[in-house]
Amino acid sequence: MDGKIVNLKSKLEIYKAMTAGANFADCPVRDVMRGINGKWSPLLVMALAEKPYRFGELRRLVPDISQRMLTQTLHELQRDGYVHREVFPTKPPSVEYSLTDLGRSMFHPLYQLVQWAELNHEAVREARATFDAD
Amino acid sequence: MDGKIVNLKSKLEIYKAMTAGANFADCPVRDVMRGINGKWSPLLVMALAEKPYRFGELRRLVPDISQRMLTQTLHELQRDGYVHREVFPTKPPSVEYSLTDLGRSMFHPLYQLVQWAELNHEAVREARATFDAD
DNA sequence: TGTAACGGTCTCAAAAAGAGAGCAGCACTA
DNA sequence: TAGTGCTGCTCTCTTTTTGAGACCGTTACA
Repeated sequence: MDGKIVNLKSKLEIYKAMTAGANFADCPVRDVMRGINGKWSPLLVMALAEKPYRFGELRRLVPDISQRMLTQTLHELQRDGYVHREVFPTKPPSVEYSLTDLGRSMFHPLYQLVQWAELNHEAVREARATFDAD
Repeated sequence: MDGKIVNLKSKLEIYKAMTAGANFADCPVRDVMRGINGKWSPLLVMALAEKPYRFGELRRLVPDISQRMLTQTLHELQRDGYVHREVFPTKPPSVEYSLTDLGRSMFHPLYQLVQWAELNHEAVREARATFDAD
């Protein structure tokens, strides 16, 4: 493995942290990763990293999310402390979602991963084509 | 947002890339993220980043994965080009899984995210406790 | 002869996600 | 003043995904 970037000892520690325990409650890393790892969570965090959005705006922005999953995912992100939800007493009331400091801090490594995906999607595409050809 | 680390222009580009198109086929970034984002994929990539493992070893290492999901996740990781599967003609045949170059390159940003989770799991725990208290 | 390990597949039940109707409150229009 | 639309949801129903666990053929070893 690449020792220049990743030190083996700490890597082993993380790896052990992820595999320790028989259930999620026993493994903090997997517990946190689970909240980040959802189908819609990264997308919404990426969107909110740009600027705060209202419920309806997010819905129009991500046309293929169901209202149910948008509500639910935002609720989970709020619970985990990544997203702040603010209700404005307009008529009808509008609700704005924004990233918290914790959310912005999590955005940085997430962004690295998304950037990797952007740079390497062609390689993944090719790998799939080669694999499916057999 | 933090302009020191993330340039707004490229961030907007990524964000647009993630929200473009009505389905996955139209959005390469989400398409790739989907393969990385599975419930078990990050865990298996972390494990294989340490060293190659055989099927049974992975099963013992991650006791709460079902055999079905282990087979399926490894198959998907192999299809996307992150994992190499090698069969040795022993009796009975043994199968070794290892990370490819693409897999190792993806491991780096993934590791950043896992590291973030390790450093911040206490903050997430607290956020949840506060949220649930209301 | 019987049992165990290897790396799976198959079936069935449970959980999660998607589609879409319904809802209460207010503003605006006809 | 009746109708329509916008807000941010929740509820129900159907489809997809995941989980639990039995089964499988081959081979080694007791």
